[in-house]
Amino acid sequence: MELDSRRAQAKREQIRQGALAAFLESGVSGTSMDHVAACAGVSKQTLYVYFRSKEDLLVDVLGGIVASLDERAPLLADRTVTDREHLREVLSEVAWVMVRHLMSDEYLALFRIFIAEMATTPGLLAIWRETVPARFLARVEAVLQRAREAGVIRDVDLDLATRLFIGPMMTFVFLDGLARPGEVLVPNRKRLDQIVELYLRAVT
Amino acid sequence: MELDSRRAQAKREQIRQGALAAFLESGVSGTSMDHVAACAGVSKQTLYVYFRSKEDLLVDVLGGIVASLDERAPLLADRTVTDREHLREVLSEVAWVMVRHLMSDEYLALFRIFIAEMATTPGLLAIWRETVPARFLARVEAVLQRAREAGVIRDVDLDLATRLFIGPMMTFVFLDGLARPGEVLVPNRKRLDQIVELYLRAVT
DNA sequence: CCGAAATCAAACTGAACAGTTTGGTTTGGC
DNA sequence: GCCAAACCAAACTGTTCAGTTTGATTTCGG
Repeated sequence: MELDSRRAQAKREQIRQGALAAFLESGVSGTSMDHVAACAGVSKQTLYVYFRSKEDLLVDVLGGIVASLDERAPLLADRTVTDREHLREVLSEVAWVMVRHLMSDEYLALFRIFIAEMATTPGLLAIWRETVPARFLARVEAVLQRAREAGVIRDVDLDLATRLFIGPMMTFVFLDGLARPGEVLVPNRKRLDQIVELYLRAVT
Repeated sequence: MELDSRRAQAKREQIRQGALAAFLESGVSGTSMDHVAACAGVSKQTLYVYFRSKEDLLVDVLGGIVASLDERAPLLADRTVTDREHLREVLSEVAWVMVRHLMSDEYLALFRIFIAEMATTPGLLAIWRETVPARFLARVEAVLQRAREAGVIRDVDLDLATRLFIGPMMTFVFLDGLARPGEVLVPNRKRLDQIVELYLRAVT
C-alpha cells in the first residue's frame, strides 16, 4: 500500500481524530478498537493497516495533539515587560488563559489519560514532559526573564519563581479539576488576579 | 459467617494489605482478582466472601489508606507561630515533609490509581478530596490562620495564600514526580527553603 | 473502463479475567 | 473429639476485547 499518498494521509488523520474522540470520551482502556473504528468511520481492518497496535495508535494520537497544542490554544505572545503594572497585566492574562485551558473538559480528559497510561506505555513520558513543563513552565519563565532583564522583578531564581507562579494555578487543576467531567469548578478571574497580586509582592 | 468476629476482621485486613500491595505494584486494571488472592495468601472464594466486587475492594482499600495517612505520616503538630523567623521554620518543615511524602514511590503510585480510576469509580472522588485537599490544604491553612492572628502575616485571603504555598510544592509532584517509579527526582531542601523565602515576601 | 490497490463487513481466534460453583480440608469453640 | 463455620484449590461460565482472516466491494490512475 502507498501509505504516504495523499489519500493515505487523509485516512490516517481520519483515524487519529476518531481515536482521539473515543479516548477522550471513555478513556483508553474503556475504548475498544472496534469502537475506535466506528468513531473513525473506518473498518477495523483498515485501522490495523495504519497502526500496528492500540498502544501504537495511542502514542501517535497523544503525540499529535501535544504537538499541535500551540496552534489549538495559543498561550501568550512573547512580549517584553516594561513595568510592574504591565507585568501584572501579562501575568493576569497568562493565569486566566492557562487555567481556562487546563480546566477545559478536553484538557482534563487528556490529563487523566496521560496519568493513567504513563505507567504502562513507555512513549508517553516524553510527551507528557512537553505538555505542561515545556509549554507552561518555559513560557512563563521566558516572561519572567524579560521582566528580570528589564529590572521589573528582583534577581530571583527563575525556575523557582516560575514554580511559584504556576503552582497555585495547578492547585485549581489538580485539586478541583479532577472531579467528574461537568462538575468541575473553574475559579473566576478575580481570584486569579488576587494570586497574581500576592505573587508580585514576592518577586518585585 | 460471623463477619465481625476477631478472626474475620483479621482476614479482612489481610486481604486489604494484599490488595493494596498488588494495586500499588501494577495498578488496578493491571491486577486480576486471582493475583489479589495470591498476594493476600487467601483463596479467591474467601475474597468474594469479604468483598462483593473488585470495585468494592478498591474503594475500601483506598479509603482505608487515606484514613490512616495521618498516623502513617504525621504532617505537622498544630503549633502556634510567634514571629516571622518561627513561621519560616514551620513552613520549611512542612514543605520538606510534604514533598518527601508526596514524592515517595508509594504516594505517587496512589496518585496514579486515584486519577486513573476516579473517572469510572464514583466513590473515589470523595476519598481523593480528603487526600491532598483536606490533609494538606487544611493543615497549612490552619498554620497560616494562626500566623495571621498573631500578626505575623498580612490580612490575606487564607485560601489563596494556602494555594500559593501548596502550589509550588505540587509542581514538583506533578511535573517531575510522574515519571516511572525509580526515576523520580526529589528536590533538595535548599530549593524548598528558597521557595519559602519567596513566599514569605508575599504574605508578610 | 480495466485492474490493482484500498477499503469494507463480518466472522473468527485466543487470551484474559470477573465472578460462581463444587467439593474437599482445616480450625476452633464447646 | 465432634461439628459447624471458615477456608481452600480448582474447575467452570460468560464476557470482553486485541488482533487476524476471509472474501466481497469500492476507488481511481492510466
